[in-house]
Amino acid sequence: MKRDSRLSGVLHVLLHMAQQPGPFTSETLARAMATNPVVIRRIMAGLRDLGYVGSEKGHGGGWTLACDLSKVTLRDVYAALGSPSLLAMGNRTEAPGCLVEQAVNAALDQAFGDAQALLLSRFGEVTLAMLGDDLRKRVGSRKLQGMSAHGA
Amino acid sequence: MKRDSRLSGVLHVLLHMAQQPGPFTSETLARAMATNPVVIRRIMAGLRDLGYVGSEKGHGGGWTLACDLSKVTLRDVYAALGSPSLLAMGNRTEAPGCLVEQAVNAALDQAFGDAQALLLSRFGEVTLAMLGDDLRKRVGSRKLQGMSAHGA
DNA sequence: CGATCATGTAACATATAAAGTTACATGAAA
DNA sequence: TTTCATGTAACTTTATATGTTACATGATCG
Repeated sequence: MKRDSRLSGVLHVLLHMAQQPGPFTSETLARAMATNPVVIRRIMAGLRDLGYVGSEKGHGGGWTLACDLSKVTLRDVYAALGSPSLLAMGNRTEAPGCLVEQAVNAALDQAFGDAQALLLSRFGEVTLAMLGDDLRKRVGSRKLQGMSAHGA
Repeated sequence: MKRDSRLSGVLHVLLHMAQQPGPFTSETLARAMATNPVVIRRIMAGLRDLGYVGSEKGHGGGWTLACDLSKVTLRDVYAALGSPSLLAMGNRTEAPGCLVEQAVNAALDQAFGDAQALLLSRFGEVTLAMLGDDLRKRVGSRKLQGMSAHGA
């Protein structure tokens, strides 16, 4: 399978939105991410359903942030995407009759479970506000070099 | 992307081989795993190159174990497969000019890196011999119920 | 030596899932 | 009522694992 970059993408969108007042059209956000407006709507749908963002149709419509950035973690955003698979590997057969495969599965599941739990835990420790703070630092140090946030 | 089950598959093969003296043809191993002989050869190629198994052509040929099972870990086997991606998720762009994406990548890379490191560490703690021991326990308890290792 | 067996490998086919695209319906504002 | 923007279905493209066919290579058996 292709590598899933939806979390990366939706975080990019949210952080862009946090930099200035909205609303933002899917068209605008898509241009900023070099992708298609429909892709934006797709990855934002879950966040809208959970109330993290709002969307309005028609003139002056678009997407707006609708949550406290210091309260929403990467784990919340991940869940809003539908909690897609975290690991690229898995067992050949989930409930095998073969004891050999059961032994292999048991060992792998232990390791897989630990890694998934750690990843989710790390996601839970990072809020969108923290990402924003980090971004501000990066902008600050780049300004010292006379470059803009999107500068080459 | 489809879930990668090569590690699961190759461990299954190795553990089957450890249960009785070889050699085993790709044909035989493929039947035990409900797959194709070429798939067996493919996932075993890396292990052969590293000397964990041997292969012989012609009459009486096939695959044989060629390592100390108590010395080879799941991590070694994983490496022999070519160290395929562990995580199903990744960043949209690896080296972005956009500072927003850099901030997102930094946060995600931290979490991804931790999870990968933990997974590799867990793999490194489990030897093939340990899998064999676990299998023997499973066979033992199933025998108490009057069933065979491949029983329904 | 020649037939058979088994691996080695390239080439092609299939399956799955993300990402991108097109088309059109829905609804809000000018 | 025209225009704008989202909502969504359907289709295409791309990437990757898996499965399959075909054939070359080399070893053993007769």
